[in-house]
Amino acid sequence: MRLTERGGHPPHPPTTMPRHWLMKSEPDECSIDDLRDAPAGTLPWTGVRNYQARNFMRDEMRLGDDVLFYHSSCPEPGIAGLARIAGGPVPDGTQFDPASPYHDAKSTPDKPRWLQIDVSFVRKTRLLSLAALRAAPSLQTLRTLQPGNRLSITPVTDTEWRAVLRLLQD
DNA sequence: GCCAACGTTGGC
DNA sequence: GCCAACGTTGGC
Repeated sequence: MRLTERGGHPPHPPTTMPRHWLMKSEPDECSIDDLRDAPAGTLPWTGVRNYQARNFMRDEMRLGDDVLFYHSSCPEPGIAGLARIAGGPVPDGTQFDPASPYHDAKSTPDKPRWLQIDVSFVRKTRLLSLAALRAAPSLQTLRTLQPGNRLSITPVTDTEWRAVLRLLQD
């Protein structure tokens, strides 16, 4: 699909620089290996049921944006790889599926409530653990490290992005 | 609009 | 499994 074909919202102005995001996934459900092994290394990011996270997809995420792929709710939480936004947003199909754990009876195809985007594998990294992230002076501002933060999608500043890449080189 | 009850997240 | 933090729901 082309971004200009999305219903309901005007197209975003083109941007020169990709933005950066951190996206959490439970490796039991979808790990960085699962993403790598998916057809064309691409999977739809479904099941987001938080309005703030949805609004990031709807209003701010762009094709080509960089993604820190974070493993959560697992023995070794942390950044496990890099990915990229590869499509969308489009209505999240799981909301209309009564058999899906993400089914939302209050959402209709006429007025879909939830969105999905496509995420493409870029590369695996060594695991940059949550403890290592917390220990890095350059990452104290990282949104996902702030107390009480539970968002599955959070913006990452250019400075934070570069700091993560640098840590991954060590 | 208030707010108590409930559900979810996610590290530990 | 525990529990703190936070979002959502729904009665009033």
